[in-house]
Amino acid sequence: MITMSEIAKLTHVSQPTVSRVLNGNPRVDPEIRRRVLACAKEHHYQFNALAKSLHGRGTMLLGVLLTDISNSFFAELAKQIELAARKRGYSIILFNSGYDAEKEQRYLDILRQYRVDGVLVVPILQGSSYWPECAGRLDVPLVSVTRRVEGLDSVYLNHEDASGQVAKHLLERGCGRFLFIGRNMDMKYLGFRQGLLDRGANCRITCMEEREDCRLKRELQSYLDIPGPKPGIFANNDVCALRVLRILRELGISVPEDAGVVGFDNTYMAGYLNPALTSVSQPVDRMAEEAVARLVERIECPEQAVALNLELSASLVVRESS
Amino acid sequence: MITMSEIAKLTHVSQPTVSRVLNGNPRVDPEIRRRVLACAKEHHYQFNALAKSLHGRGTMLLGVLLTDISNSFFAELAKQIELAARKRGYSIILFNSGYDAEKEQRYLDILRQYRVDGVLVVPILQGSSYWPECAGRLDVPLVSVTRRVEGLDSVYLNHEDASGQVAKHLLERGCGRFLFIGRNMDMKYLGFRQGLLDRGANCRITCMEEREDCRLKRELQSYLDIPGPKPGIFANNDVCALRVLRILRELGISVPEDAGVVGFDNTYMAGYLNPALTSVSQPVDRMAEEAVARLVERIECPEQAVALNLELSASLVVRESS
DNA sequence: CCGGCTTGAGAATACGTATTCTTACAAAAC
DNA sequence: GTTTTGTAAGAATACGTATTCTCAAGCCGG
Repeated sequence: MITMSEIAKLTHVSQPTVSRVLNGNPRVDPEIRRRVLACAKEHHYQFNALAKSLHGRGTMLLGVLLTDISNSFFAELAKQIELAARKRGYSIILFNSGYDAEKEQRYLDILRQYRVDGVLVVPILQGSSYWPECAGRLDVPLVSVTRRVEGLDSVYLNHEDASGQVAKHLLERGCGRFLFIGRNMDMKYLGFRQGLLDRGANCRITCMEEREDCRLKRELQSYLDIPGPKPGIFANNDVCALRVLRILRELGISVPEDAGVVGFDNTYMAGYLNPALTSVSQPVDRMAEEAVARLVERIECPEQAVALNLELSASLVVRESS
Repeated sequence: MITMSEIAKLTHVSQPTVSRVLNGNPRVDPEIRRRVLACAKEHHYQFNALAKSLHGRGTMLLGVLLTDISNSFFAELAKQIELAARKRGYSIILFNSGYDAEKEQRYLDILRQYRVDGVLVVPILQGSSYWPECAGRLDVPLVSVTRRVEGLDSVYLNHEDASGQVAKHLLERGCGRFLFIGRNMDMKYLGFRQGLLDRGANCRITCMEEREDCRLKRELQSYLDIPGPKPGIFANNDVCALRVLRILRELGISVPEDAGVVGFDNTYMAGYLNPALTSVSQPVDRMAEEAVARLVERIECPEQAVALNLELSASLVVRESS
């Protein structure tokens, strides 16, 4: 690949002059400019971003550290982040932690090695001092997206509020006992629970971990075998809800007559399912846009000290499953 | 961020000595090694990958240029590519062309600017000389994944064969007229068509472009309004099939009784849909692995000249929709 | 006791670019 | 006609690292 020095030799000028031409510096002889540009074009010159950034102007690279891109929600998030970054001239280096804390660490180190100008992360570890420490070591701005992290810029959804809406909705649809599928320390669970209690619902609230299909089916079956009012099932994401719908069908439970089901993320498939899935819609494009905007702002004006939180609100998209 | 020279100053040695210590060169005094390592650790030293690669050893970056990561199939592909690359010590820079040829061009230029060691692409443009030219300009190995490109290393699926299997299957299930949804120049369509003709099926074969929902619905309706034998519908990907299933349901057509539906890619949701979707399964992990393996091989031994094609075969996963 | 070999470590250099410094020359001002 | 100002473009340097070259000291065999 041709370099400035080589162009300089070919056109009988000095390398700095070539640099000036290619960077649009006006103080250069038109004839020389013409020669240099022609030569550069002929040899398909592309500036070396590495050498450029070595000089100190930044790499125009953003690190993006996701948990699992094969989840449609994160895939969409990645896509929107890439768009938002590109709009501002940044490219992204992408990693999947796969919910593995050790990988997350390693990948952060790699991002540091490539001197990315900033990092967007969907964090997994929760120890309160962990992330601020990471940010300190990183030496570049770090923004958390999707989750709120104390001491870090964060762009996230108000999960409690969203889950409260789900609670309200399922109560209105006549459900009398409630099942959350996901982690019991998840904000979605806490919000759901609180939403039910706030409305004085005198009801049973259960939390069930997301398992592989057959085990989930067994557990769901024993839950439903116990006689009781109509259950309202809240799955912590659409993929989980999809599986639940399938299992309920195999168990002969009709939705929404015998049970209400609500998902989370409102991925594109939700509206096409049978029955179409009621789901909490996250403003994923806005989230990506705001997170990138915040990150780039930090990169370009590093002085402001205080961490900012941007809490977005979700809307429940009601469909056939509830 | 601390540099080798700074460590050198702090430990009263020269910068090359620090370089030797950090690169594990054995010919260095144990006491100095100890001091240097301690200092590096204390200041969280991370080598500057940019400076390193400027010296000529390559960036250990692979460019990945996809069409649309929000499609589950490509998301999974991206994930597997990332895994395979990481296994070999490479990181990836990711771009979405969004099926836009101009963007594809621009992104290839950016990858060149970052001096990636190689590029994996899901190509969109088809002009026969286009890609070989690109590869020439790129100056680094270029491997096409998912599609076969003349004159380029390619890892792809035998679409004709896969689509032939679909044809056979739908014929066996009693379908008497056939509808392909996608581009009529797509290998899937050609293979489907050929598969039907090969079996002497004396039948109507239609091709319909993938449109937005309401338009697709109108076109499907007028297709189905014409009396005839049971239709076999082959959608060019699972997302499309998902939409078709929904539309058929709205039109009151039951699947698989009144129509057979087959998708492509066998994304994770296929098995959970109602009815569960029959789909062509691509060996996506193998495809990613082989493509990365081929690319890395090219990077590390650039001498071999001839382009290699690896054709993988698909398997039809039969479920409820056909 | 001297010449050759080994070894540890600093000096010099290269990678590709951008910037600052410097020089040479021309045009303008006196 | 001399000084000043302005300008075009080359020289030098810096960024962080790896490598090659160089040098000094220590060791061995003779």
